[in-house]
Amino acid sequence: MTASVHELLARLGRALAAPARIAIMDVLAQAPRSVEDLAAAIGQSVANTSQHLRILREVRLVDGTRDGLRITYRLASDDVGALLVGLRQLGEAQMAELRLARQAIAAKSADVACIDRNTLRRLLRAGEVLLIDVRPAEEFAAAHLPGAISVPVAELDSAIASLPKRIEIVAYCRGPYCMLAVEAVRAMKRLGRKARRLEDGVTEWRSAGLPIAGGLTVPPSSSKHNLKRSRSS
Amino acid sequence: MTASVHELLARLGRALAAPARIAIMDVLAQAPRSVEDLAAAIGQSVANTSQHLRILREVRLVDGTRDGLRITYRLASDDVGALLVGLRQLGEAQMAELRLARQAIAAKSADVACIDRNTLRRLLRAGEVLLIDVRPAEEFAAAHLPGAISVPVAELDSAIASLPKRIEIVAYCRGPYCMLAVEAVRAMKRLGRKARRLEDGVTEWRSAGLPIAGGLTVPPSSSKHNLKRSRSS
DNA sequence: CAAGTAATCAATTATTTAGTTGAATACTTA
DNA sequence: TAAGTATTCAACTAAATAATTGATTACTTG
Repeated sequence: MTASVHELLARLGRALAAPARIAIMDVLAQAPRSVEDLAAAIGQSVANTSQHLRILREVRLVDGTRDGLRITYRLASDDVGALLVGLRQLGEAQMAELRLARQAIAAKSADVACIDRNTLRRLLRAGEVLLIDVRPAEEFAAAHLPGAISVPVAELDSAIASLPKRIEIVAYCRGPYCMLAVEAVRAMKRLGRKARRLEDGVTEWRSAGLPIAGGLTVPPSSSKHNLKRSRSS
Repeated sequence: MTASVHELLARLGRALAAPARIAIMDVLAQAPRSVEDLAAAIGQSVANTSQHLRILREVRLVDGTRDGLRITYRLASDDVGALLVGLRQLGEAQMAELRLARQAIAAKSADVACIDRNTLRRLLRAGEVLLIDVRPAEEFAAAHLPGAISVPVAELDSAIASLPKRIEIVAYCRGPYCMLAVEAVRAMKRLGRKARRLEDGVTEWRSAGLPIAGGLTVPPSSSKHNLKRSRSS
């Protein structure tokens, strides 16, 4: 009776059961990618990455649309990003090992001041800070916090001169496990700027229900571009 | 670097990857249980159920405390119930098969009117309905909606006479996949009562942030009753 | 239509996992 | 302390899974 429901939910769970697939979704949470890009990002072969993507597609956590020569994969909906955030939060609440991993990261960036979502929103409204997105430009293009400007860490040194000098800068990156914003803040402080980092990334921001800018939303399933007709297993 | 984080999250995912474990958590979401009870509930051997519980305990989705002769298992926190609700919602949003399963259930109870959380809250405040919990008494004892009285379906026929006649009755059970409330409403309508069912159960209610009654909360980890000292894998 | 490229599939191996059965633990209570 | 019971562990089998390699498909573009 409800056995089939448990079976289906377990299939969803199984899709979350491999580190490689979590890594893939983590990358896709920032921006859509081709198989080749994903394979490089997670350090696996293209064939293997393709297999993992098949599993993620089967439970519709991930969606792919052909786009010129390549197929572009993305998370199937914002709810998937929210699930990942929720899973990570639950893990941090329950699993001691994950809490340790988090603390280890926190310790490594103890010298960098950190602010939360609500504080940032207040400061932004008051015009008291400048918000910069230090992820690669393509991830900024896919989605970013409203009011942010794109200053990839790689270009920070050359771009910093053109940023206003008086105002404090807040940098953000992919999320609490990403060190890009920490690096950026350190670099800016070295250059005599006042800077802090946001503790969250775009995914956490979105899953908290706050608005997001950018990212021309591709129609969820423009059937003529679909990968292939559905297959009855 | 973050590889270990993905590894840990995947371990959480793996815990969700077996139908038997989803079933166990579904049962525990209603009330704490012994291994024997769980084994009977999910139709598996005690030894096998014990293995699944070990896996769930390792990632701290489930917690066990000794209680007289038996060990009583429960979900490790309310967040775990919320994760299950979230997983089911995501599944219904994304997986066509799960949506079909849901619709099949909806079709089977099409004759029974259904109300949502907010409507119920309004009607309760206005004193216009009587809310009954038709799950077994032990599940009511573990946790129930505020203002509900316990009328297990098994005892509905004998108990109905003592319920006020004029007022409409709202029945609820374990959740959207449970048929107890549907049965109860049918029985009541047969007896000439005005009755509807709530579409949610206690878990959905709680994960929506609404208050819950009952259920003497056992201290999360009263160390002297802990199962055993933690084992370093 | 032919050539070229991105992605998938097929076949394989080593590893992991669910479930069974029977024995061993850990605790309670007399 | 001894007996009894709930739970776990150990050993095993059958099935499922991740990753590799090499071949194939599906599409674009000249």
